[in-house]
Amino acid sequence: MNALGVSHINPQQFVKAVAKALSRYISTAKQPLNVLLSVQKPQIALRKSFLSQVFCSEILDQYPDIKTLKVLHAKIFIDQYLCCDPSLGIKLMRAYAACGEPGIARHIFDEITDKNVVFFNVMIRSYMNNRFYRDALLVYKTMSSHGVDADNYTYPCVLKACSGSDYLWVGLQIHGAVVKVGLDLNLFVGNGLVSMYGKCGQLVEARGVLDGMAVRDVVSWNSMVAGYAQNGRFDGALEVCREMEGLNLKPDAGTMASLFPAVSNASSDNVLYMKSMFMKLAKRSLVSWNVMIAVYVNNSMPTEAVDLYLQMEKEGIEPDAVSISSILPACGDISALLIGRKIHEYADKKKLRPNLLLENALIDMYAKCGCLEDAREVFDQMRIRDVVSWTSMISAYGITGQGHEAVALFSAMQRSGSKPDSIAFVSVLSACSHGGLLDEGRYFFDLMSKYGVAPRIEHFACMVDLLGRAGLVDEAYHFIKQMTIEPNERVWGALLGACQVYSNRNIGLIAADHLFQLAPEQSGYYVLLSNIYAKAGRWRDVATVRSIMKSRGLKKAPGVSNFELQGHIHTFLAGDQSHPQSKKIYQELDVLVGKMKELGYVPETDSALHDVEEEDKEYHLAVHSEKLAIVFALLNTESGTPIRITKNLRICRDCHIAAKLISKIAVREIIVRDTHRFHHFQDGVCSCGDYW
DNA sequence: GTAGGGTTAG
Repeated sequence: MNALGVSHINPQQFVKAVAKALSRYISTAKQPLNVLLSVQKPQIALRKSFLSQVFCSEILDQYPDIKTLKVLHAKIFIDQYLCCDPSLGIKLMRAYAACGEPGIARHIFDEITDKNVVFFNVMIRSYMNNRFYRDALLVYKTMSSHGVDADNYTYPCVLKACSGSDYLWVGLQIHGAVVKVGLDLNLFVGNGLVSMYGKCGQLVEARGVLDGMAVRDVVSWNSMVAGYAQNGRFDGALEVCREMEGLNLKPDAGTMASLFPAVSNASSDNVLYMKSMFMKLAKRSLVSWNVMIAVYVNNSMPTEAVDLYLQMEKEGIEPDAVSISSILPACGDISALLIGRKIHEYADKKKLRPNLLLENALIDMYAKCGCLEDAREVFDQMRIRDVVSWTSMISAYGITGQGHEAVALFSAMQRSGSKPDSIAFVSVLSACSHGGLLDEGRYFFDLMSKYGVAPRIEHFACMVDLLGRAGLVDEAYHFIKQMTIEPNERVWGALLGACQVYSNRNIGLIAADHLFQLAPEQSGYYVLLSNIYAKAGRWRDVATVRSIMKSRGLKKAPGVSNFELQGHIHTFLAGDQSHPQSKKIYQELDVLVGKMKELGYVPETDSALHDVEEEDKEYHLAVHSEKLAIVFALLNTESGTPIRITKNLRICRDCHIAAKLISKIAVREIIVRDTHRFHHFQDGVCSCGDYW
């Protein structure tokens, strides 16, 4: 505990603490201070002062880290001239706020006896920037009792505090006050009003303010764009963009950032629109790159995201913590381990850690690349962990089938004081199900209520999977019947899977009927469905399912596998012949299939029909993407190197058998991550135990 | 001596 950080301190204690901090600081011989002191020597002689006002100002304007700041503060505090310089007080407050210490800024603020409006503005901003919205508004409220009037700097800031805390009613009062003093004509204040109304969901009001403004600039329009985007109205937001372009106002990085909240699951047209906006930007700031990357990441375009990130580096733009936290999930998605590692090194080199979001993203990236040790190392190094960190690590163990580790970590999380939330329970339940930990799974499901977490459909689906996997098909069905919410296709799908494995036709038919009703064209279970109906002799249903497959099943996402070779991602589609090495790959595959047959491999003619996910029907006869990727990897890596493949769908039965045999024939570890879990093939065996 | 819009994870 540093005495300088405590708010109510008496001067004597403070000076003592200052002396201590100073000596400690000087003994560690930090360079900035040494430089600072040597530069200051002549001035010391002149003014009997450690530091000149100008020099302190300069340092403070650069927002020093908290340690330097406290030392500087101490020096200013004990200096008879500097300590009563109001401008240094302002800068100190600002710098503390930037370090996330508005409380210390408040301490300085309270010491000032004769506060003018600037002090209030800086104090309000300090709170606001640290999300202490209530405190910001409380300071605003005290202004009048000090005889100080809010000005054009105050209002934008308090308006932002209103929208941050959803205090629309305070915002309305402030709007009234603004109009009263005529500041609604001010550009900054007007923009603040548009933004406040927009964020509070009052789009009509926002538009009214915008239309009534005497002067508008690009920020005014961006505030309006943000209003629509924050309320999920992407089309409305784009319309405002077009309107502003019509007025010859060019969208800027702020426009892109404003659009961002609405771009998850954007249509491909809208992604293209964002891209063209990005390309047309006069100045591509770091934020605009970050937003464009995030657009790709949030719209399942990880390859584009990674390419853009690499291009950004090439153009000499230095990625920051935001860029990295955004791009890492994409690296994980396509198992771009080498790129991910390089980014990790870069983050360390740039001293971007500790940073909670970035470190969480690192864990996730390593986990998705199947590098549990690396994920764990990052996790262990973290100074602060939140529930996301724990959850990422738990699911990392879960998807590799290490259920016991996941369970142990969950307990550790409980002990650490992090409160598990809904997603944390999903991760531990799914870990139990992948690891076959029946009793533990039941325990955690019951535990949810003790944490006030209401089971959602994902939790139910995990439980059905867990019970079904353990062979308790009847109990799983019973469990579904007792569900408090309507089961969806994932739940019925899990049951159907269990029925297949444990040959339970009666319940299988029930599950199939439900799946059929729940839009079979979406579920991807239609093949299982048709097989089950066929076995039961329900030919009419078979015909219906087939016709649905024929009419709609064709335009689903094609199966794609990725393999990273020397920092480049090679992508294979089912039946792909576009790869430069295509000919060689197919030849080698033929050789392998020959050897596999010697080991008893029989290619199932309708093997593709066993796809649990929606593999394109047109590709059914073609070679699946994971086989191509595996063979490519075999051809291009040295023997002994593990092969890591990522697939965007679940692996099919035929490819699963093939991968097992190839791992034996070629004496290679093959690690395939599908949408469900990791399959670790070694010496003819898979870590999933052939049930997935 | 102080400004407005907007971007990061399970």
